[in-house]
Amino acid sequence: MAVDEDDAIESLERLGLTSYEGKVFVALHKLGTGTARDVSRVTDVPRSQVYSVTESLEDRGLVEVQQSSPIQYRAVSIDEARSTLRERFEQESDRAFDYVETVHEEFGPDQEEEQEDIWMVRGQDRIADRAADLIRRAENSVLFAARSPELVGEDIDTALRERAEDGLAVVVFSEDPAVRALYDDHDEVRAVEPATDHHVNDEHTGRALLGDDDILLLSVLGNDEELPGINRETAFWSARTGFAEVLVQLVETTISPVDR
Amino acid sequence: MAVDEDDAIESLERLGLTSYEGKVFVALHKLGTGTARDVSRVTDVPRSQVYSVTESLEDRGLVEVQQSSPIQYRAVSIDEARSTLRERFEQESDRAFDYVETVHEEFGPDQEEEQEDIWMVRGQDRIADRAADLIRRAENSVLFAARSPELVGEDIDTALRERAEDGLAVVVFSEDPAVRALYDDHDEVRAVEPATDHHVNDEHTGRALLGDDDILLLSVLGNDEELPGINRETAFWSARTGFAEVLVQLVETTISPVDR
DNA sequence: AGTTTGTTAGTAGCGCCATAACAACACCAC
DNA sequence: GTGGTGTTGTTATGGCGCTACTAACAAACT
Repeated sequence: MAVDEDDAIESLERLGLTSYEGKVFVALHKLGTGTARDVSRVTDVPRSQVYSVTESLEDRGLVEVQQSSPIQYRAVSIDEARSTLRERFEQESDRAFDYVETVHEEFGPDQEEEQEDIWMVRGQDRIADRAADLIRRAENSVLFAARSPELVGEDIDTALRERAEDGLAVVVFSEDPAVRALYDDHDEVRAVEPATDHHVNDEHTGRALLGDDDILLLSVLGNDEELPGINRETAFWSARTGFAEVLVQLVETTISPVDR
Repeated sequence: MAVDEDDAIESLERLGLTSYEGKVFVALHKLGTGTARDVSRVTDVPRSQVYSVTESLEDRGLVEVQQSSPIQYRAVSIDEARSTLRERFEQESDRAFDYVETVHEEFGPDQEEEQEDIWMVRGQDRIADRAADLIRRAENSVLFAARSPELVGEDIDTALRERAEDGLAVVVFSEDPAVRALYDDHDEVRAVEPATDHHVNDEHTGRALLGDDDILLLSVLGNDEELPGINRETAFWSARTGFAEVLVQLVETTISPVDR
């Protein structure tokens, strides 16, 4: 079984339920229908607690209560539970982010639009997010290099194709033919093999992104010191800064000395 | 302003952040960029706590950290934050519900497919969910009555149209012309005005749903005792039970004595 | 009588909020 | 330089609230 019960309950907890709520919800799905006693037999939730727990599950729309004696409980269908939770999630997201949008950078008018900053991003997913964001912020050209196809990913891929169709010069750079093959189908995205005598940088470079003349992101795959098994990717990026301009030029001339 | 800051932060808390995390996240959006001190000046979060809070926000992918002295923080864009949270949510949902699906009713094979049960549902949204679900479970006919258009709602509306197009006999019943008007555009859904000498039941009936000969849902709008301002809707339903059969017949003969 | 049900009280533990203290460092006047 | 002043990043320590868990009890049912 891919997911075991404890994992499932932990996930339910991360979705905002308490441990008891998760256990009772799962138990009611096992049972289909049951009384407080039934539930407490199948779980390690004390019977006396079942009443209040189901009550709060009812408030969340995950359980229905039958006012009989003894009280009968049933869990709503999985689809219904899921969509109820999703709806709640989106609702809370709206409330939170709508407000955040209104206050976006209401302080700090003293600092200019972009100051000299270099930012670190850790983790493969975060880095992909950031890269896709930067690709969309480019106005003229994008050059993206990746060691392997896993380091392209869906988000980045879509962003690259979008920009190419917007008329930007989009180039994908890789020694790995599998990466280049991703864009065999696309006319606007040029997939290029680097000159053999110039390795893209060190051997631990993961991905590199250049945009316009002043957008840059670069990641490395470090064998994490504490977790030797796991390859943790770390990146830094900078945009519209002096740093970025310099670094972009540096990388450009290294990577394709004749190209520009 | 539709949403004020406290509301937004409460929403963030319901999305799984702590109070401090919510405050810091919002503050960083106000600031654009800032140090621990900057953040603590704009919020009531102690400076010494900002370090650990931002760290956990970084783990969630909501904040980026610049390793300089002093350390600089910035919040990721709203879209990015939102999609990161959404992804996490869907991931947890998958883990949780995938498991629940595997254990669905693994006990209780003794009880038959449907036993004699009547279920209570409280709250307008839940009732709409349940009604839509029941509409989709009908195989021959659906009759839905609502006091006002708000009590139809999107979910139910879609379900009704779906079933009508599946070839079921779908009838919408209401004294309110606005409700009937909803289906002026639809040939398969018949919108009918009840005979004037038969009120749909008491004056506090909210919606009624009949499906086949043995599916029934009925809601009332009770002026809640503790919250006089608010109209709390409560429903009960039953499906494929003797109760349902009897009640359906009862309602049918009351509502449209000549129709069948 | 004996069991089950629904309700309430109460304790223990943990995570989060909040405050304080401290070494390391930067800045500045002299 | 030297010493003073302030800031930064880190760590320790209570308090408080929520959750987990136990216990007890009146009412209803067998």
